[in-house]
Amino acid sequence: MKLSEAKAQFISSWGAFGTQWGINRTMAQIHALLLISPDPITQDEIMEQLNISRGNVNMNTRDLVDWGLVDRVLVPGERKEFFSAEKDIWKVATQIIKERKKRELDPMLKLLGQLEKIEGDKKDKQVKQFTDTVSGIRKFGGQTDRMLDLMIKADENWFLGNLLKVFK
Amino acid sequence: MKLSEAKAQFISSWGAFGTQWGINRTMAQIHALLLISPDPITQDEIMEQLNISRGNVNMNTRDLVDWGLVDRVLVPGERKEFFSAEKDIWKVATQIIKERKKRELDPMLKLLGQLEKIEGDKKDKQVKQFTDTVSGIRKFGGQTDRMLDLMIKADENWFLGNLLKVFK
DNA sequence: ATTAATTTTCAATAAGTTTTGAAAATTCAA
DNA sequence: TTGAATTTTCAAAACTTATTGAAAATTAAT
Repeated sequence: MKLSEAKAQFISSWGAFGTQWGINRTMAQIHALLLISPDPITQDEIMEQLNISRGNVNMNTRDLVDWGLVDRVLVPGERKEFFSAEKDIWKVATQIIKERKKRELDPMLKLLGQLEKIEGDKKDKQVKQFTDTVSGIRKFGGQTDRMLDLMIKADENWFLGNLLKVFK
Repeated sequence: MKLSEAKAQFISSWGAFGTQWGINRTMAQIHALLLISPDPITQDEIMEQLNISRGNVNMNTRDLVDWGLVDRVLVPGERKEFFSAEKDIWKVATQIIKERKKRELDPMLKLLGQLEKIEGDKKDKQVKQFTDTVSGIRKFGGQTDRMLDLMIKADENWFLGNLLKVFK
């Protein structure tokens, strides 16, 4: 397989993969393109490579920067802005975990905490099942939350090394 | 807060949460409804509670059954079909991990393996960055894959107990 | 200060996804 | 069998989300 073909394949699959995880296709594709670009690239290069409009590139690079996955880079002597992605996959993963945790898991746990304090007869089947379910999810979520915090703090080899040792 | 209000809140939030993870809103809502229903319920009850059409309920319950999260239950003496969700959150989580792994991670790893065998000069910057990125993702994915396999096999308390001990 | 290059915004539009509902298929009791 | 109850299907409609592109805003060189 040639590089150009492999690149196209990678970008397209990464985009499809992203949509399955609630990430918009173009954002994932731009990220993929930046991950395989040895040097920082401009809006125009992204537009050209992915055949998308300037506005689209602009919005999605902004989101990638907000997610902490991409940096704006100033190249001396160049007027245009350049973009560059963090290439260390462990860092990419922890950054994504960090953001999703903050944006989604933490608010969900807050809500579940409120839903647990429901008024009503605990012998009522309906009330019992509701509180059992909600507290079950909240406890599980809390454990996951703590686990992810540790993961975020941990160094790659240290974490995986230790984790895999436990299970061997 | 009253039960009815809390229920509505839970179902609606669970649906919103689902969409952020690439799961369709209604499927997540039906799942939420079943999670808090002490007894199995019918298509008609789901239609009524969530205000959605018969076709919609039918398609989404089918998907939930395919995901292994919901069972069709036969109630003796009843003509209609009933649905019931697995209530143990650990089992729900491992089932989701199992399915997503099978549907998404495994195929992605297969693809990345192919993309690594690219032809071209390894001293070429472009080629080098491409193979480095792809192999980095593949290795990380492989570790994740193994970790999830262990998680799927592990018993709830055993796994979390051990995992948390390692990090304390 | 002027202006050309570049980036950002956002209303309109396009594309994609979900939902409906009625017709077709299936199931099962009589 | 027959037919009533129930489930399934799927084309059309509704809804949601993503993309475009041109105008406005910003930036920086002269």
